[in-house]
Formats: sequence, structure tokens, C-alpha cells
Amino acid sequence: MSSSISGKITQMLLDMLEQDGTTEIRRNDLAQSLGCVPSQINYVISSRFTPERGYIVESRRGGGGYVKITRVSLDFPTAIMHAVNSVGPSIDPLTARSCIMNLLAGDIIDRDAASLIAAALDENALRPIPYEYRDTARASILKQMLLAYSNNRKG
Amino acid sequence: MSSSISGKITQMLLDMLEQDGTTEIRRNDLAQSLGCVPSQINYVISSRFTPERGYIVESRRGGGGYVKITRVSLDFPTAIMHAVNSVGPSIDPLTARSCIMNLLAGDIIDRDAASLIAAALDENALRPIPYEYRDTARASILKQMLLAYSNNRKG
DNA sequence: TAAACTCAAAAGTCAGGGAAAGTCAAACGA
DNA sequence: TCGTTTGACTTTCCCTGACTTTTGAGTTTA
Repeated sequence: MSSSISGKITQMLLDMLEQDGTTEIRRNDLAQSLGCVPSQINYVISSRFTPERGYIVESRRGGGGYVKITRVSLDFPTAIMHAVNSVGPSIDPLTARSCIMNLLAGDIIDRDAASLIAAALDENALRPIPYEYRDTARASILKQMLLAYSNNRKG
Repeated sequence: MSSSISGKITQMLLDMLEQDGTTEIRRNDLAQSLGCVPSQINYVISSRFTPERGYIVESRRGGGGYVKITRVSLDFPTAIMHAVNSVGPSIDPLTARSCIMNLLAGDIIDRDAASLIAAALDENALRPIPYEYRDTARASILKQMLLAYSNNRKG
């Protein structure tokens, strides 16, 4: 994973977010220090730090430009509902995975639950399903599990 | 057995797993070093490193891709593994439910896990899947989840 | 002096090429 | 026969660079 440059960038951003859930970078400087082209930073951000995965990204061009990433953290019911609502009718494996990881990082779900949910949503588990139905099945299963988890916390 | 190329691949993977129960390979490199086509690695993995035998397989395509195999820890797994093996390639909702209940009653899994697994296997969750594939999907998901649970119970 | 006009410095967009694993069905062999 | 072997084709993900857009600052102009 972190053998790829994108993996390194991701890890670096996650490390920076670890502090207080927010980080501000200069795109060109970061690219320079990592030995990649600037646009790869955009690739990483747009593929991994999406709203759907629990991040908001702000930026500004021109002189003194910046890119700012913030991890949204919510209380339990809100976070679960937000996750359920943001999933939509279909979700791909990677997005599902980081959705789970984000809930885990925000202490919304515990490690055991994260592991179980991840297993249920993994491509391997869903392999018997024809390709065209997999992502919709994944979304449905994810929502059901999150709701079940939510119900369990109350009762 | 090990006169066949598949046998050699199997042995090699087992050796690599010997260390700490997990190994990460580059499919093309391994195929290269063993003098076989890459897709034969898939054949070996899908025929020998199955959930029934206690293995979890993860992978990723594209640049920096990998295949990771994890042997589930055999701490007190016999009950779990027995359940995995008794499921078969397909399972209906009622049988799945009683399987979960049995594991719960026998203190093999805890209440939270039972609830999550039940949610994932519920007809509602699997509704987007065409009827003919639902039971096989359910079986696959169940096995993957049990394996993940078992794997987590080691720490 | 204030509005308008450069200009360079940032970030964004996009399409294409490449790398790696997955799929599948046909051929093969003990 | 049934498990093995193969390779053509697909899918996913990564990386790059050329081009565009936005912004702030400094400069010019009425």
C-alpha cells in the first residue's frame, strides 16, 4: 500500500490530520518534498479524502494558495445517520472501506465492529454476486449493519 | 503433489505464512520466479487458501498492487472453523439465523457480533441481489465474517 | 486616490498511458 | 474424469504533463 507514492501521500496526510483533525498544506511544496507532480496530490485527495469518507477540503489558488483538509467528527447518532445517508444506493469497495475506517478513527464504532463490517463488504465476500449488483448489495448491507450497530448501542 | 507447479506455489506460500501467519506478495513477481503464468497464482489461492481452510485473502490492483494472505489464528477457533465448514456453498435465511444463534448460545461469538452478522445476512440487506444468488452470497458473507471475527479474537 | 490593468504564482482539470491483479474458458495431462 | 495450465481480455488503480482558472500584488491611469 505505502509502496506506491499515492500510499505515501495518503499516509502523510493522515499523520498530519492525526494531531487535531485538520491540516493545511502547500500543494507544490508537498509534491516537491515527496518527489511527485503536484497534480498527484489532487488525485490522492479526490480519491481518498472525499466528503463521503468524512473529510471536507477547502483550497485557494493564486499567491499564498493552500489546500486545507478537515476530518469531520460527530457524536454517535449523528455520525451513524450521516454515514448511512451519505452512502447512497451503491458503494465501491474502497469507498466502503474508508467509510468504515473513518467511523473507527472517530471512535464511532469499535475495532471488532469495523473488522466485521469490512469483512462483510469485502470483494471476496461478495464474489458470488454478479458484478453489476455488487456495489448496490454492498451499500444495502453496510446500511443494515450500521443501523443494527446503532440499535444495539441503545438497547 | 509438489511435483506440480501448483504444489510448489502452495508450498512456497505456506512457507511464507510460517513466519507470522501472514504474507504479502506481488503476483507477477512470484509467478516470474516460479516460472508460471500470473493467473496460476489465482488458481492456487482460490483452490487452496479458502475460508474453509482458514485463510483471508486481500488484494489490490493497479500500480503497487499486491496479494495478501492471512492465516486465521488457531487459538480457540475449532468452533468457528467447524461452523465455517458446515455452512457449505449456500445457506437460506432461517438456517443462517439459527447458525448465528447457536454460536451465540455457545458463547462462541458475543451479542454485538451476532447482531452485526444477522444484519448482514438478513433478507432486507441482500434484497438488491437477484434471488438466485442470494443464498450463495449469504454463505460467502457469513464465512468471511466468522473468519474475520476469529482473526480478531487474537489481538 | 481609486479603479483598472498587468503578471506571476499558485491550485484545478483532464485525458491518456502504464502497471498490476482478476476473469474465464479452452486446452492439457495423469 | 478432474485437477492443472495457459493466455487473451478486462478492470482497477497509479502517474504524468499540458493546459486552464483563480488569486493577490504591484503598476498604471483617470
